[in-house]
Amino acid sequence: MSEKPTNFIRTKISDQIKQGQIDQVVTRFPPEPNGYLHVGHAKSICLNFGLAEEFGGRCNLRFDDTNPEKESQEYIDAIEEDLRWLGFEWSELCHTADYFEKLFEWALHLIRNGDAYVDEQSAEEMRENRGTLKQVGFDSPYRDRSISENESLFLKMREGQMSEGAAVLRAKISMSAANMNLRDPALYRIRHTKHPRTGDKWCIYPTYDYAHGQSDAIEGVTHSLCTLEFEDHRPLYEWLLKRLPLPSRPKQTEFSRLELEGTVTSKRKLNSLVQEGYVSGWDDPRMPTIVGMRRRGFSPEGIRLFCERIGVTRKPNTIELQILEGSIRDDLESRAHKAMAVMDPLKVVVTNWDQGPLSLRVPWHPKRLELGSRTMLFGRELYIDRSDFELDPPDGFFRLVPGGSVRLKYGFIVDFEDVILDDKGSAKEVHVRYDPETRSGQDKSGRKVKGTIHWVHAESAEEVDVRLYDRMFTVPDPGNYEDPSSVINPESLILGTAHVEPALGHLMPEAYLQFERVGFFKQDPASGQGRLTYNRSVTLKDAWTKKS
RNA sequence: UGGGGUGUGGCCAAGUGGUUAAGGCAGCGGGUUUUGAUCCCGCCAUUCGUAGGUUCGAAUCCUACCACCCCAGCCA
Repeated sequence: MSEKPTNFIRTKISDQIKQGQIDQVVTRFPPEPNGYLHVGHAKSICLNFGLAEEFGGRCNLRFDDTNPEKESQEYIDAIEEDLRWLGFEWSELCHTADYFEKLFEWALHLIRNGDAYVDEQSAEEMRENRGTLKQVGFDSPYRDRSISENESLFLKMREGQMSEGAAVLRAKISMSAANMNLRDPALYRIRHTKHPRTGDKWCIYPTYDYAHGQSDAIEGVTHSLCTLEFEDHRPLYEWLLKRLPLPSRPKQTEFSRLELEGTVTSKRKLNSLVQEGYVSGWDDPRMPTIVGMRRRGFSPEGIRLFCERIGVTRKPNTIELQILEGSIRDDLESRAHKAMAVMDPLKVVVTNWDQGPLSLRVPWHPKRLELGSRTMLFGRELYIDRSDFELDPPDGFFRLVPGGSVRLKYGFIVDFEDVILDDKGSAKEVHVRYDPETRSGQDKSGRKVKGTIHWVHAESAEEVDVRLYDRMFTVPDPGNYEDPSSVINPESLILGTAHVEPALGHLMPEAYLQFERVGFFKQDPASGQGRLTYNRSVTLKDAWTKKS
């Protein structure tokens, strides 16, 4: 419908193209494979891939695998899977590790030009000598070693002749720079650790700061997009680019990261929720991970719509959860098959129904007939939702009430006849009479009723498990809590059952569903062969309960 | 006077000197509706962090101030 919202990066690129400054756009999505992708990554993914696509360029997937201690193949596989599921295809699949040889040569280049040195201070000494935000640091005693000494020491580092922590290669910039990143940042550290991709080949690994810009240059990245916390690293990024014989000159541009109300996106905190068993795993439907949202029943298109709606700026922002939920609803509204499910059954006996069950042909989506149709049975005993009957209705309630009538959607109008109460005085069974003139699609009665409710045929309905998900935390800013598990919403998952129409079994297990008047649902992929489980993705908007 | 950023309605966000400050989400009012959903229509910032200044004219330029965010890993 509406055209895509613009943002400062898009505007800048189209200006650059107009002025002939660039002829191709190359971006990259550079996750570190040390955790699962989450909604914050989705923003970056949509930006990077979206820009490349819009301007006819390329976007690589690059695993920023410079730290073997935290990375693993499990995450690499999961990230690729998530990206494909979101609907993106990378131009090239890259690994920073594939550039290790080149990066090493360039480190030698820096050394030979007097731009880097091997420091043998301990980590603690380095920290002490770095100074503070307001005080300059002190030069390392090793700072002025000769080039040849640096070179042979660095070679020793690579050859495994030095132990972890014994030395580090540092850029020789300035220990009195106001920007802390310029106080002789570490370029290489020693790690006698096996790397998921290069195995035992290396025992020195480049830092992010050293590897990133050079990797961008190797890939011909034109626009290196990252979040605002890297802004202070840009001078270092450029310092390196300027001193090395690189094939291209990428430009870093920062944007603000996604802050989502009621959501934690710190990998560390998400990991601890998983490790401590507060959720069932990275794919728990309450998790803001891609796998979690996927299992919850969010669609890739819905997530992308969300990313489009939130925009891209450099401002601090906190996105309301409704924007995510609204995006998911808006996408699912037309995508989902619509079916009947009764969450809390109340038996209804149609006392004047003397025949066997009647088959009704019902479309899966009233506005999208191409989705086909299914059969629903109407008969003497039905279930409706308990919340759709009130003995003592509040004003404005227009479902079933004593003395009243409602339409059973796609079936008939029924008129209240009697109610049987249990010993606590609540309804146990409602008796109604159906009006044969009011069959859906061939109603000649001219009758109008205020309410239409959903229902299922009691005998043929299938009982399934449902998981009703709600926001995971009780506070809007769980990320500000050191231990977010202390503010988990005890009602973030409510287990229940439902009676669903048997035709659901004819749909693909991965079909998006709407249980009419209840919410959007999706079959849980771990549903057993016995009872099926449906996860509630998101509720429907509900003007009625909001009012009352 | 460490350095770097950011401030436009409840939440996002266009706008970069020239009529009444786009749009989305939320909200409110109304219409349609066999989902109290969807859909449709309407309303919703005399004002752009604050205070001054420049100008015929400022959210856009200048000055000062205020608030908030990021930075002291051999993490990314």
